Formats: sequence, structure tokens, C-alpha cells
Amino acid sequence: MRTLRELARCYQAFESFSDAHIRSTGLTSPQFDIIATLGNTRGLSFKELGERTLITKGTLTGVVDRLEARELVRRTECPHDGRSQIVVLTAAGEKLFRRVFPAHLAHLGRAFESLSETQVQHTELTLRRLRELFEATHELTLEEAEMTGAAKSRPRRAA
Amino acid sequence: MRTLRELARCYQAFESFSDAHIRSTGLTSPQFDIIATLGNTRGLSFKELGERTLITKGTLTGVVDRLEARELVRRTECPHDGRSQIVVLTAAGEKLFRRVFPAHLAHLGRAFESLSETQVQHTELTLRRLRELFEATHELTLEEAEMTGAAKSRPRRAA
DNA sequence: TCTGTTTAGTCCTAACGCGTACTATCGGAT
DNA sequence: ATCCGATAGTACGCGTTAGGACTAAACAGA
Repeated sequence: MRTLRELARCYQAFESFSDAHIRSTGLTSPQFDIIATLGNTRGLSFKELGERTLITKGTLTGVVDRLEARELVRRTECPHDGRSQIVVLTAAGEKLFRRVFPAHLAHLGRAFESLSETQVQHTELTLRRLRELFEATHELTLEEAEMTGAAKSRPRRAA
Repeated sequence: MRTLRELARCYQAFESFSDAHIRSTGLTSPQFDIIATLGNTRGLSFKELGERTLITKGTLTGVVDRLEARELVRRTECPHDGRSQIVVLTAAGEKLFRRVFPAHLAHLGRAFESLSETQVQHTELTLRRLRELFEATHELTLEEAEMTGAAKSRPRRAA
């Protein structure tokens, strides 16, 4: 399907456009994502971080490890839950955030400055619809798989 | 930018929808991509493969290695150019291609069956415009970087 | 022909990315 | 008080991913 090819190319174009700028700050893309998400908060748990950044927990451990090694971030105990750890920006991390985050927003904004607000919203709506289409079809496929014998007690995805 | 978040989420939704099916064939996503690209050809060089699949040469070596180890693909000498190697499907690779490729097309098609042809074309157009926006802004940024002193004889991107 | 430049692939490093297995902890039910 | 299932993070294996150094072959110009 040509349309899917276009989705992939569009995403890659975005990535390389965005990454080029992020790399220049000495961070990788996921690392920047973490710093940006942690900015203006009192710290977040791994679970929360994972949900907001779309990074899975397994990957997250490594990314946070590297940020911690560079003293941009710190793991702290969670008072309420012994299982959780709260990740917080260090002073250096704060400083980096304040330097790098607005600059990146400005960089991204440049791509859209030629679009009207209406056009932006339209694009967003189209993307959301397309995503929902994938999600719905995906769900459907999973349910069918369950019926046709592969009933491996896969946790039913909440009816 | 909320719109960019949506682009990322849309792409991830597509990936996980598509990957779920591909994994069930015993291939990874890039591996499938290679097999699919090689199908109905007499073989392609690494360079051609890279261009068509958007996989860079460094990555390609590894992907082809693993496919070759599974006897789905074979490296052959290029008669015209001693530097090139032509990658060809083996008999087993052909067979896999014929079994898996149409099935995957059908799987992808399911996501779109609720859309009219017009809607599909509209989506594609929106994506293409967005991509061109990223590419244009990216170019612009690079050119500016050159002017401001970082003139490291970066090969000018063909005027 | 000899030489310098380009090009095709490989190898290497660093970092993701996902799924699974594992550990520690939490919380509810008995 | 104890047990049991669910949850938070980590460890690990496998497979990408990009980029840069490196080798060999091709090619163009003198």
C-alpha cells in the first residue's frame, strides 16, 4: 500500500529533522524525551515515564542508566511504594532542560510556521483517525486469533 | 507540539499492527522488508536494496547475514562490477515470499477496508505534505548551519 | 599508464527496542 | 498472620539502527 509507505517516509523525515537538532545537544532522542518529560515536575516513576514517552520499561532502565551516569538525573526512593523509584532531574539536568527544551520547540515550530492553525488541526485529526484505524483493526485481529483455537488464556483486553 | 506526538503514536500503532503479523511468519520487520523487495526480481545489489527499503548499508549487512544464515537469500557476484554483490532469493526464500507476502498485504488491507478510495488518497496527500514540510525545513536548517561558520565542506546537496 | 577520487560493502561502537524471566514488594483475602 | 496474585524495575538475549573508519574495486584525468 502506497499510503503506508508514505507514513513510514513521513515519520522518518520527522525523525531525521528532529534528531539532527537533538544530537547537537549531546543527547539522543529518547534521552531528550526523558529530560523534557521530567522538566517542570517533582520527578516521575519509571512507570509514569514509560507511559508518557512511549518507551517500554526494559528500554527505560538503560536510558535512565546512561542519564544517571552523566549526572543529569537521579533515582530516588518512593516513600509510598517500596517497589517504585522516582526519577528526578539533578541541578545539571534542570539547567540542560532550560537550555535545550525551548530551543527544540522553536526548531520544531519552524516546520509548521507556514501552516495555518486550521491546517495543523486538520493534519492532527487525519493522523488520529489513521491511528485509531490501526488500533481497531489490531484489536479485531487479536480477538479472532483467540477464537480460532489459540486460546492461550491471553488476558482479555477489557471488554 | 501535540500534532507531532500524534504522528509518533500513529506510526507506532502502525508498527505494532504490522509487526504482530510479520512476527508470526518467523521474520522480523526489516527481514520481511528485504524478502518482499526481492520478490519478483532477479536479485538486487545492496545499494538498491538500501534505497528501496530505507535501510542503511551498515544495518543491511547484518540483516542480510541473518537471512543468508537461514538460507532464504544468497549473495552472488556482480558480473559488471567487482565491488557489488547481488542478493537473490533462494528457492526457500521464493517459497516463503509467495506464502507470506500476499497474506501480509491482505492483513494491511483490512485496516483500510472501511475507508473510501477518496479518503485513502486524502490521507496519503496529507502525509506527503507533512513530509515535504519536514524535508524542506531540514534543508533550510542545514544551509543556515553552513553559512554560520560550520562550513566543513559538507557536500552541497545539489542545488 | 599512473594516480587520485568515488563508490560498494564490511566492521565497529554506542544506543535503542521488545519480550521474557526474575526479584522484591504490595495488597487483598482468608 | 499468612498466602497469593498483581505490580515495579532489572537482567538478558536478539535484532535492529545510524554513523564512521576501513578495504577493494572502478573510474576519470593527465
